[in-house]
Amino acid sequence: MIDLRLVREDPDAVRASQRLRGEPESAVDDLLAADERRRLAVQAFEALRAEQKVLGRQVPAAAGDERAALLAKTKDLAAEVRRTEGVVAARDADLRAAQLALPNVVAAGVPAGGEDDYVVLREVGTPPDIADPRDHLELGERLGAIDIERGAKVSGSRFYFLRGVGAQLQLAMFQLAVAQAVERGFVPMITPALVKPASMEGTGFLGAHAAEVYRLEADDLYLVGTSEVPLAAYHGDEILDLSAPVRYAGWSSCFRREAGSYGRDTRGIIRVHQFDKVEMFSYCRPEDAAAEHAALLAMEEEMLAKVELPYRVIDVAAGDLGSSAARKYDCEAWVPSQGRYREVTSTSNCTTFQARRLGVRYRDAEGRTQVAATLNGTLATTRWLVAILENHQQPDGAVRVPAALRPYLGGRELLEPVAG
RNA sequence: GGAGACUUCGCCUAGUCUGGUCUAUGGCGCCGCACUGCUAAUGCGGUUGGGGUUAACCGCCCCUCCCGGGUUCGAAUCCCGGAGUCUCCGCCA
Repeated sequence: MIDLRLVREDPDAVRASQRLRGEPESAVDDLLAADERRRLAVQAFEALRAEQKVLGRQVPAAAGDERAALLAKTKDLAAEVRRTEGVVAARDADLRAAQLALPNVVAAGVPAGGEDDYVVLREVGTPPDIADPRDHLELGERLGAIDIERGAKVSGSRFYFLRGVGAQLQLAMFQLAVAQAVERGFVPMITPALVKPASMEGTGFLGAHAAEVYRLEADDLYLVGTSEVPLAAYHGDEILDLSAPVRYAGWSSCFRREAGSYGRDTRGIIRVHQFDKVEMFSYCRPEDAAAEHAALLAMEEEMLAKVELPYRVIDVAAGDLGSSAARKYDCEAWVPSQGRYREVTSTSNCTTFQARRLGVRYRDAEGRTQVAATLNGTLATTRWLVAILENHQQPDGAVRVPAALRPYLGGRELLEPVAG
């Protein structure tokens, strides 16, 4: 939810942001108009209400004709108060709708344009030179690590079983991620995967992402697509001490309907309905948000270095940001079987946009309450297994274990194909 | 699944039966000031959050007693619905 004050005071900045995103500038003017209409309604209501209270207080003291006249007057006034109150409620709803229609203002420096207009900030590491690379599914099946067929049998397409060393490899990677997070002062969290509509709504996932979300009709609950949802809602309607950023690392399963992605990434576990993820989430003061964003990106790059993956970092273009983000950096790991980079992490600076709707605040130096900033970033997900298996594959189909993961795999240096 | 109790401005709490100076009591904590050689103690004052008005402040006004409706000139208080917490019973892992 955008800051109304900013829209009032600097509408041109918001219009410029809309242009960068390729979205209509008229949304800004709609919001300004709705704001004006609401304030007029509020003033009308409050004037009547104040009068009603003054007269109401005179009733107990009055008697006889005076009292009767007073009651007649206040009765009329009560009806009028009720009517204007209804107008305020309607104007409030209009204002909120107009406010929700506006995405976050993009940060300075974000590239204009859409999905393909990202800017590559850097490439790190060198893609391995592998002749005829096997893809992750073939490798995973040979290792007895991934079972797609039975995933489909049991649950349908885009489901899978991680088994044997596959399950162990994921656990190893997540433990490495959690260990790194704890070392840096993140509080590890295992979060609910089911949340109430208010939590889903508050984090903005029922807007453009609504079709992506699983809903449990009978219980009016949603399956989260990322632990960003419970971690953001965690401090909803609270006033935090943000003298230093408050940091969490949430481990949860994530569920996505993948509606509209038919035919894309149908092979293997690149795009699935359920996966696991360790997600970083920070609450901080708005003035600290850019630095925090850089810190989250550094955390991601450190993890990628530990699992020894070649990757590049892209600055995502305005049109591809998502409504809450002011800026987003993705890390994309090299996938040998595809000969290209694929997204494995994503870190967003949501500034105050998400926290405003969730009611997450802090006290500034003057003791006033201010809206906090929130940021999130990926520290490890199931999809990383794709890049790990493929980049570390050996000619015989074995897979070398990156050194950092070995302690979590009983010291194993090599995962070898199993018979059958 | 069933029954009951509860939810008040950071925490605890009075007020709810019997609607109106509740413009919400008191304690704790916190902040400021005074006193004191320091600490402590004591005294005085302040301390929910949101919104409107304002260039901003001061001030004034509105809303806020879990949430949403209703009754009434007037609701923390009465009525209806909902959420949450706790206790007990049942069922199940």
